Amino acid sequence: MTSETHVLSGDDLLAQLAALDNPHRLRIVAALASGGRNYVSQLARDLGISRPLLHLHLQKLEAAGLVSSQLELSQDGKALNYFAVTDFKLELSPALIATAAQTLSTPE
Amino acid sequence: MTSETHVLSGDDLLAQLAALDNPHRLRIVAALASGGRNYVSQLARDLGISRPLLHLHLQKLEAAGLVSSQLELSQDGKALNYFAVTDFKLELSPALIATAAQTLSTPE
DNA sequence: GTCACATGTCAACTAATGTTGACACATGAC
DNA sequence: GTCATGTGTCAACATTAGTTGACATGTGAC
Repeated sequence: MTSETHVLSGDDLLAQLAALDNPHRLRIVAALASGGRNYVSQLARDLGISRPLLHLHLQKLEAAGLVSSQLELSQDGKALNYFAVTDFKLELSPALIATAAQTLSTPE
Repeated sequence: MTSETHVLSGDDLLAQLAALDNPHRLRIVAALASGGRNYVSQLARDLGISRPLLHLHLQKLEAAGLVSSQLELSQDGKALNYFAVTDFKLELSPALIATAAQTLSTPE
């Protein structure tokens, strides 16, 4: 195995920040962290938001690697898409940002 | 002295995330972290963005407590507004978010 | 006075994001 | 078959954020 620490690119950092910069998405992460894994419709009911909206937010969180999904079949045959939070750990400091900003791909 | 650690509110966390969720603002923090304090017009030239735009971004960063400003007079009498980065340190994890999300003030 | 530099602010436009409601599809229970 | 549950997607609208250019202010040097 490699002992190499994954170096966060500026774009990845930005994607993670963008994913967390939203009260709904903070609550989604919080709900999954506290209550454990859950499937979309149930989570929408728990949080009191519409399913399409939750779906889009989960999509953004998953694209940033902060949550993961797994499609399963319930005993009565329904397809349930379970989401769980990744145990990410992001150390945000001026030094880290200075490093990550060097690999930002924003032309102008 | 108190050994109390400052507890981050959900709204403060969200403000800091919102402040960093932008390529320009990441570059601003990076420039101040690497090159030290700087005043608005010079920083705008260094980064290649317009001064009004930089002003708005600095405003948002300062509101989140990530940078601080200090108005000074140059030797030839010009008023220079110097900005410096705060040495913030934000440990972003599911557990922290679960805690902070409890104090989010977003009604609906 | 004019010029060059610094500061900030404002309205107006563009671009990105969030949100909703309706749609289509599949399954088991009745 | 119908109903209730689950899945996803899409166009359309509402809201927010980003960006620009012009404006007003101040100073010292010439």
